[in-house]
Amino acid sequence: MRDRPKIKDIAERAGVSAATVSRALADSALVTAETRQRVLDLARELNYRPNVSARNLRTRKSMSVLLVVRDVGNPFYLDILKGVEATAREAGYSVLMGNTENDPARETEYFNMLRDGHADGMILMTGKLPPAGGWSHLPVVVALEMIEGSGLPHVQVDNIAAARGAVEHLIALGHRRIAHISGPVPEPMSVRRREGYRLAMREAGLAIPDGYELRGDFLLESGEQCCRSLFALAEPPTALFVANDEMAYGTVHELRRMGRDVPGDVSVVGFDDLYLSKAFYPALTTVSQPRAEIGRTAMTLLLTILSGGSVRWAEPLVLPTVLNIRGSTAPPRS
Amino acid sequence: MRDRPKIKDIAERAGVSAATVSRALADSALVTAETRQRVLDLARELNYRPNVSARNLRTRKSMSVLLVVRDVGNPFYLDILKGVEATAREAGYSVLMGNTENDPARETEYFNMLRDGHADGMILMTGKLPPAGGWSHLPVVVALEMIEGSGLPHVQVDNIAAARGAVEHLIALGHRRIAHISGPVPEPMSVRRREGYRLAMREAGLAIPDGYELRGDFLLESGEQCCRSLFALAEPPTALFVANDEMAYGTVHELRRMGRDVPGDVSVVGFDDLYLSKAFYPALTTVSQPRAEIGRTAMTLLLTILSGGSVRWAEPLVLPTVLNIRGSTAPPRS
DNA sequence: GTGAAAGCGCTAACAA
DNA sequence: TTGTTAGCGCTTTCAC
Repeated sequence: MRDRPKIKDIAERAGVSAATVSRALADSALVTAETRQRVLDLARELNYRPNVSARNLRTRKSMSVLLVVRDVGNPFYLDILKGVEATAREAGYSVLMGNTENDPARETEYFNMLRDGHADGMILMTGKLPPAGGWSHLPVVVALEMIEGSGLPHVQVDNIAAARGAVEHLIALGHRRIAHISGPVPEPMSVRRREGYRLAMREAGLAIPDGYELRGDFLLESGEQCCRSLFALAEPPTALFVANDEMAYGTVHELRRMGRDVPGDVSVVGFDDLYLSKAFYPALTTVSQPRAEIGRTAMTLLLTILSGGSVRWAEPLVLPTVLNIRGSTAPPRS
Repeated sequence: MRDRPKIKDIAERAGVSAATVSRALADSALVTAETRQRVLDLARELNYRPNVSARNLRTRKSMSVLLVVRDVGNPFYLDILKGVEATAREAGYSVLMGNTENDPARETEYFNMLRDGHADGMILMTGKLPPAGGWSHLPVVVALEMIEGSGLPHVQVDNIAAARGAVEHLIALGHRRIAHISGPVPEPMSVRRREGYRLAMREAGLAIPDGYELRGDFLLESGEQCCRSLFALAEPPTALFVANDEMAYGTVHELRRMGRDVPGDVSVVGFDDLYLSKAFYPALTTVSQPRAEIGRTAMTLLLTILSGGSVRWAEPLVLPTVLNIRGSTAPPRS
C-alpha cells in the first residue's frame, strides 16, 4: 500500500491529465487509440492498480457481495459458496462471508453492512429478516430458504415435492411403517419436507403412528437420538425418511450400533446428497439439490438486480432435485 | 445507501463541527462527556452509520482480510474458515474468500488485491507464492502449508511427526506390509507426510517394497485408483497409511468393492479427521489437526502483524496433532 | 478528445 | 476541548 503509483503519476509521465488517464483505463470511447495505448503501457510499466477505496467512495459501490449463512462450518454450503464465488468473480465481484449462528444481532449487522457500503448486495441463506423492517427494497436474494411475505426474490427447490418423491420411493419398495426425522420445525424448509412426507403417506393410505414424526436439528447427534427413540417403540419403522444427510449418517451409525442392518433391517433416505454420501457405507439414497447451480443462479439474479435497478419477483425461482437411489434402501424383510 | 445521514448532518444538529462528531464517535478522550453523549444520541436517532469507503480511503485500511484456499469446495477448510471468521469478527474485520484452484493468475490476483487496498492482510493456504517476488514483506500469514524460504510467518502442524505416529500405530498392531498413498508430491505437505511414513518404516526395520508408495491427489477417486494398484500387486499390503481422509474413504470404498474387510483384511489410517470420519463405517482411524485453532492462531498472528507493524518469525508456529484410533485399524489376520 | 475543477465522506494535523 | 482546513485517489461533470 505504500508508494503505489496513482493516476496522477501516470498522467504526468504520459503528458495528459488525470481525467484522461481515468478514461483510458475505463476503456472510454472519448480517448484516441494512441493516447489510450500510451496510458495502458505506462500503467503496466508502473504496475499501476487503482485504489479500490477511492474508487468505491467515488462510485458508491464496493464491488463485493455478502454471502450470509447460519453456520460457515456446515459442509452443505460449500458447493453453493463455490457457485456464488465463481459467478461473482467472473463479474468482478468479491465475496464476503457472513456467519450468523442464528444470532439476531449478527443477522441485523449484516444488513447494516449493506447500508454501510461494505457490500453492494447480499445472498441470504438464513431464512430470517431482521425485526426492524424496511429491508425489502435492498438488493437481497434469498437462497435455499423461504422468507414468506418478504417480497424478496427467492432461489430454491421444491422441498415438498422432493420429500414426497423420497417417501414414495420407500413406499414403492414395499415399506409401510415409515418414520420421519424432521429438521427444526417450524422453520419453513423443515415444515415443507415434513409436508412432503405426510402427503406421500396419505396418498398411499398409510397411517403415521404416534412417535413416528420426530424433530431433529439437522446435526449428526440428533439423528442418533431420534433413531434411539424410534427403535424404542413397540412397533418400530422399517424405513426412515431423514430431513438431511447429516442426521441420516447419525441414524445409520446408531442402527449399526444397535445391531440392525441397513438396508437389510431398515432403509434410510436422506436429503442433500453431501459430497461424501456416495462414499458412505452403505452409500446413501438421498435427494440431491443442485447446490452449485443454486449459488450461480442466486448470484446471477443479484447481478441483475445490481445492474438493472430493483426487480420484483412474484414467483420464487425453483430448481430441480433428483432422488439418488443408492445402497441404503431396499425392500423390507418379508 | 441513498439519503444516508453523514457526519455533517449530525454536526449541524448537534451544533458542533464534523471533526468533533468524528472524535465523539471514535471515543476520543478529546471530547467532553456531554458533547459525546449528544452526538451519540443523535447518531442513534438518525440511524447513522459511517460510510466505510470514505473511512477506508482516509485511513488507508479496509478492515478486511483475505482467506485464500486452493478450493473453496473442500470441506477440510471449513473449520479453519470458522476459526478465522470468529477471530476476525471479534477484531472488527471481515473475511473475503479467495479461491485459486491452483491457477497462478488467480494466485497473483489475490496478492494484487492486497496492494489495491481490497484487504489489509491475507491468510494463505495454497502453499504457493506468485512468481514475481517481493511479496515477503506483505502482511501475509501462511497456514497449513509450508512455503520454504519465504520468510513469512507460518502456522502449521508437524506433518512428519504426525505421519510417523500414524504408521507407528500400524506397526504396533503387528503390521509389516504397510503401503502409503501420498498427496501430490513434491508439494511440501505431501513430501512431509511421506517422510514420516518412511521414517517409521525404517526405524522398525521394515522394507518398502516396489509399488508400495503411490501418489494421489487428495481426492476420493485417486484413493480408489491407488487402492486398485496396490491390490493388484503379488504381495499386497495388510495396512494403508493414506495422506488424507478423503482418499482414505476412497480406499475403504474400493476395498469393500473388492470384497476385503476393513479392518479384518486391511487396516486403513487417514489424515485430517474430517467431521464425518467418526460416522464413517468403519469409523476411521486418523490424524486430527486442530483446524479451528489453526484458523484462530493464523488470524491472531495476522492481527498482530497488522497492528504492530512487520514481524519476522524464524520458526513456524507448530500446533499439536492427535491420532484418533477408531475402527478402521486392527491387528493383521494372523 | 482533452483538461480543469469539484467532490464522494471521512479523519487528522494544526490552530485556537 | 473544539473548529478549520486539507486531502486520501478516484470519477465525472462542464467547459473548451
